[in-house]
Amino acid sequence: MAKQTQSEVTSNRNTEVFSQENFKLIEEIMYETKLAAGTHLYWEGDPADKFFYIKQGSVQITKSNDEGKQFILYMHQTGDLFGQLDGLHGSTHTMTAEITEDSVICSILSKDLEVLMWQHGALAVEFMKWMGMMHRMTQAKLRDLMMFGKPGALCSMLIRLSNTYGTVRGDDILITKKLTNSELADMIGATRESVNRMLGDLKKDGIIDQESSHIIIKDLDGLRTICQCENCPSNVCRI
Amino acid sequence: MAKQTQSEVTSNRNTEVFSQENFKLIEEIMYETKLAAGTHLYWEGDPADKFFYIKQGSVQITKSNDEGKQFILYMHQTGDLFGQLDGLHGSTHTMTAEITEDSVICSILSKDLEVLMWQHGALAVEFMKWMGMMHRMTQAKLRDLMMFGKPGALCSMLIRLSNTYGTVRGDDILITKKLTNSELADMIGATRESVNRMLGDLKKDGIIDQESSHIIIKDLDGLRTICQCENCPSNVCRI
DNA sequence: CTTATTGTGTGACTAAACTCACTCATGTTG
DNA sequence: CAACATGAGTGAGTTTAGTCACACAATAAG
Repeated sequence: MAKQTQSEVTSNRNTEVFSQENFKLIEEIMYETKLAAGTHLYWEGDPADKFFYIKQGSVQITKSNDEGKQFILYMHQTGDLFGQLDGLHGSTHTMTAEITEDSVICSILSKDLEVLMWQHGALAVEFMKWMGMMHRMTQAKLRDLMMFGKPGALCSMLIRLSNTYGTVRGDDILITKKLTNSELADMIGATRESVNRMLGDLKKDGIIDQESSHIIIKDLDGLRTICQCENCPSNVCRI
Repeated sequence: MAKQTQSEVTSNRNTEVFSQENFKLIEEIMYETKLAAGTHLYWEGDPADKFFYIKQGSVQITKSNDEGKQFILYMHQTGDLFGQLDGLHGSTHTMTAEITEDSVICSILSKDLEVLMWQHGALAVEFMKWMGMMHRMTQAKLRDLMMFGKPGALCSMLIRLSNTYGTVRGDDILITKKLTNSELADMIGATRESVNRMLGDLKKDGIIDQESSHIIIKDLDGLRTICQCENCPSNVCRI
């Protein structure tokens, strides 16, 4: 992980749950692949029999409906682990995983992982905690997207972005990830135009600012008020 | 489980994941409590260090915002297992668990469960599969609530209800659980009035019917069309 | 059997968010 | 440096869902 001159707000969610020894055990059963930006790791309907670890790069998990409207559920980045293990035979993916920048992705076969957990109780416990954390993140997102209207959804997403891609810059937080208004819209189930207008309002109120398609958070508490943020741990409050 | 003269659509999600032997192991570390309808199993902010098994009864997991609007995330019933294990020290509940009928609830301390998983690899694997299934259910719900408007959210909820509380009656499915329009509204983040009007529309189209506050599904495919249902397994598509 | 209480049904109005149509800015490519 | 593509910004109009205000039905309680 590259060291930054600015202090990092971000934290890697995996390293907080997995001990080094146990993560090494998982690394031993990984198969590495290189994938170019724009390709797909899996499509909706593909068998869901693997976990993935992003050694380098980023992956978006999306879902499209009949009218072509897209919803971005997760944006995974370097160091993230993701995948399904649900024990239903013939389980398939319900979403699509899109590589958004050239990446090195490691696959972990569920079967191999099961064997590992059989043998290493400590790993099983840690893996379970990680799964629990991921589930909690999804639940938190569901709450934020449902309960506080579109402005609340957007603010909660900005807080998540600051936890995932934020670097402190004086009193402000710079979101290092470039995002278009359309992408933000797809993350909260709104339209580009609505997001544009809402960002405008937030800028007018001095809550955020923008510098060449980077968002800068000037008043985190302002955002928190709008989405009734409860200050949940930053490894749960993520994209 | 009482045997019914009508064939059951419902399936218990736990028994499909846990083998009898392993479930017995879990039963050995359970502590039983009786709780009356209207009481609370836990409140938002309480430490989250237990799992729960409903031996008899039902429990709602809800969240309220500042304006008093309530959101019902899950409705658990007899035979269901639920709870959190996320490995964050001092982890607390973000939602409230409300007993909705006189119940017998068994607590499982996370600590005890961890020990058990340490010792029994097969149990650990099954538990993981169960957690994955629960997570998948939450993801499916998030998708349905976000992507297809309020009518879509309602239809997906009716399908979930039929998977959870449905009994086949001729060509129809009767939903055995009594639900008020307000409860349905709180499940999909809508208002009572909107739900009332949407149910009226569905009745007019012959998709559902109502008999003394019980909903009867007459045209499941009609519902499926509205929420672009993909026929996900009925142990994932639940309340 | 009367009276509360709780839930349903409905119309009129308001607010939130989406759609469409277009302009302007920025960045990329031959 | 044109020419094109992509994204931002904005107004006008429409659709969707929420709010408010009641009437009425069903159920429970005294």
